[in-house]
Amino acid sequence: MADRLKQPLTQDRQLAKAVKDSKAPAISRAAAILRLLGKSDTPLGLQTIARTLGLVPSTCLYVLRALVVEEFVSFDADTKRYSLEAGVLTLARGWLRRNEFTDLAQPVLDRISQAFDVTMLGTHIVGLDHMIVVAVSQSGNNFQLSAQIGSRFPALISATGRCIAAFGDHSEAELQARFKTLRWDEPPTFGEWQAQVSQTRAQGFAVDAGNYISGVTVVAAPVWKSRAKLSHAIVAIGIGSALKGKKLPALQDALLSAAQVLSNQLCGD
Amino acid sequence: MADRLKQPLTQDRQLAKAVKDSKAPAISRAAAILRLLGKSDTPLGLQTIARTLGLVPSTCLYVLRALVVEEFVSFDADTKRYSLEAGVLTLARGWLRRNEFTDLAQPVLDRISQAFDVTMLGTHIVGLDHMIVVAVSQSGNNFQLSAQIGSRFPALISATGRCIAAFGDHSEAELQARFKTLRWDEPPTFGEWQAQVSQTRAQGFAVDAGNYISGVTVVAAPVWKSRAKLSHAIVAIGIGSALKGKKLPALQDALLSAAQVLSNQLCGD
DNA sequence: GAATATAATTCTATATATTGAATAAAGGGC
DNA sequence: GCCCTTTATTCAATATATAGAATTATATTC
Repeated sequence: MADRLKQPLTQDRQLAKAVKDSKAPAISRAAAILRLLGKSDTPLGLQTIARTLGLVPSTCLYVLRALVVEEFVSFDADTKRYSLEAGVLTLARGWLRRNEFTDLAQPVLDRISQAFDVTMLGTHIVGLDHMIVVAVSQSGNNFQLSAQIGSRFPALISATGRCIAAFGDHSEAELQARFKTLRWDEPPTFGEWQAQVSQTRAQGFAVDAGNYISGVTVVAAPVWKSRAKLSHAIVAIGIGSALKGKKLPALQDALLSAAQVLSNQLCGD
Repeated sequence: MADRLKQPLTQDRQLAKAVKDSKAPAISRAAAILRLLGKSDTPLGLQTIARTLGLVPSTCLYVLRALVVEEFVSFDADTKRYSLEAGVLTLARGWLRRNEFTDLAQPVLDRISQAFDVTMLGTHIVGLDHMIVVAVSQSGNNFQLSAQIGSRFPALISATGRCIAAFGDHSEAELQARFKTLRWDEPPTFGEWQAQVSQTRAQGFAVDAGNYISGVTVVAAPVWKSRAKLSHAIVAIGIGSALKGKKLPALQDALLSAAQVLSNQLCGD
């Protein structure tokens, strides 16, 4: 119960801040509403939305109506409930259409996922806050995967997080502050994690051996779009027990060289 | 040149109207900006965006900054240019995650596309304005397809348009007004089109034999989520010359029965 | 089926988002 | 390198989006 309250309240405070500082607060409210509707498993009523996000109902109503007009939200006149509308797909298409990384990474991900029977992800790193899955490849049934494009994770979690810490030059204080907020199945101490980050910096790729999800091994290698800032990573996810022996080193090699090839292609032009 | 001016101006006027009527005009502006960035092949500067959409530069700047904070737009500090950010994918994921139609339609589309060697689409019908492609299946290389999810078309175009006209009970005056704005490779007259719409109503599916795109045959069948309002369609697209003889009738049958099965499944619960 | 509770919507005063001009910064030409 | 053009950003007055109360509609309970 305490947990369920915690989430909305943190949300509230962040939203309140964004609304206050912004010269276009309606947009922060709209974004919060869209994200809430995106997370929800069912359509939501005005009151529920307003309460969850700490918005004034009437204001919330005006924002929702504007979003309905723009076809980002659908409104069921019978039940008076709101949900996401297909218009959001059009935006996603616009993004995918001219994203070099997804175009270049997809065949690479496909190849590695088939060769090693692992799930492969391409992630886009957005600041120190989040990474977003922008490409997926799974051996076998690939239906479920495409639905995972768009997933958001905290920046410092799992193997990709160690890459971000290793190659993203952020202050130790900031890293530690954010590290504390992470949720792992088997949390490493900050010291252990720092050692792993150092190793990542030395070897050029990161491994998460069951910390994030018990029994699941994650390998990640960084991809640069410009020398200045780490922007992407490619990630392999496999059952830990299936990556014993020489398989894991081979996968690491494949990932590292693929990441280097991608970096060169992206930096080139 | 006249053509290039025409588009922005119509855009302007619609946007101006939306802004004026709305109690949250910032959201209309934000939506227009996002759509513009989605269409653009390159990142855009503030001035370009403001001019194209008829916005005041300072207002436009504030909206853009809010969108950057929300991770829907990325800002390159060096070039001062804006483009879509991966955050829009997260919204799309939210939509896809709990959309019954895509879940149910995908295997059906896959089956028919393979059986007849055609491209199959699932479309979502948004009022009389647009339809949006929400599921795609192509025989063979299916990489290119996923990028087309999110494509928007005018509601009355091609075979799906005839379905919307046939089963959507809209006034003839409105249909004619919208019909005039359509662009076809080989435009039918309004009379011819009306006859085809009648036939569509009679036989339960629509055919576009090269009108929309020369040499390409499109077949569409309507799918209902509720008895009240036509909400979706499944669409087959193939080379006209490859659909000669008995193949086209067989495809029509397959599409019609698949659409009926889907309608029953969606209405059920 | 009436009564109550809850949700959605309208309305109006006021805090504030928007405007348009003024300023600063960045390119482009020679 | 300097001037000139274009673009981005700040600033202060005012038109207006927002908050909160009042009203209407919709569910829920007995």
